[in-house]
Amino acid sequence: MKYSQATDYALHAMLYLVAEAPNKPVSVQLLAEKLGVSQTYLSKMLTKLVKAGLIHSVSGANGGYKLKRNQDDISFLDVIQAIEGTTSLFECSFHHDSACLIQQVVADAEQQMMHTLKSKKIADLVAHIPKQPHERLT
Amino acid sequence: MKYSQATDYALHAMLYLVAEAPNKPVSVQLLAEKLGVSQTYLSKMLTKLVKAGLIHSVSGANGGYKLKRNQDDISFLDVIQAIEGTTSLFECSFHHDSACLIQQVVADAEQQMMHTLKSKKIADLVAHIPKQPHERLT
DNA sequence: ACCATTACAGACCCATAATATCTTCAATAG
DNA sequence: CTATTGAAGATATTATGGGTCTGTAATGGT
Repeated sequence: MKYSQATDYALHAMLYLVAEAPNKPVSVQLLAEKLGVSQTYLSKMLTKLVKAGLIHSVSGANGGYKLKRNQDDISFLDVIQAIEGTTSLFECSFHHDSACLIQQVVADAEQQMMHTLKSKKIADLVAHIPKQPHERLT
Repeated sequence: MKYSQATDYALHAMLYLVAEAPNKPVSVQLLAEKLGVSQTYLSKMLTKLVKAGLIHSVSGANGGYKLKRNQDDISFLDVIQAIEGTTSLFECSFHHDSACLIQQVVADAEQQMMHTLKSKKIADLVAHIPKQPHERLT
């Protein structure tokens, strides 16, 4: 049970966008190059981030991806849920007459993790990064 | 990203063992019947629980599975890790020169969930269950 | 008006893991 | 000795993840 690698890509791509925060959009090609992954696959993740409303896409020449205005409010949870979905970690498959106690316990624990991931913003990491070489961001 | 159904089976099986806590071992057949799942598949989960040291098996006629002496100290985390393994939820696949900041954040959040799951014992649920019909335990 | 660039959508492929069954073997109570 | 029961391994089936390829639509530059 692990988060998919796609989430890894998405988080790092978002960190790049937040850290570099250029006005002009960043193309998939450039992002894929910086991260060292394939363009086509990364583009799927970015499309998911667009649909989740975290970033904004510009088609056509000189197009690419930009952050939305909420900039500093994008949390880890936002990105993770955009890729992994929002279904809960554990779902009881048995037929109970009342709610499953086991599920309640696990769901409660998951809630705590989600709370942490929600309070932690991508932008929080930027401060810790020396503003020079791009390689450190990948 | 979800816990496997196998974890669901294992947790419910453990709850049954803890709640009914009989001195004589419980056979896979009975457990599978109570849970409404196949014997053969459930038996694999039970074997994992044995290897994790949570329960004890008795071969031969009138055999089955018993709890180990630690009875009340079996946590949700114990069971989940016995089935899912102990690899961490998130592992950065990129090449950083120093530790990945993203990974640190997610790992920290995961730790909080694990802490909750570790403090919560299977036996904690038993008190809430009326001591009569077995069906409520499934 | 045309063309190069770019995001987007869908079909498709492959490897791995999850779910589940069957068969065989080993242990053991009676 | 025999019926019962857990352990282990082989196999089959499906789902999911990871990834490519192709075509389409949008758009800026010339």
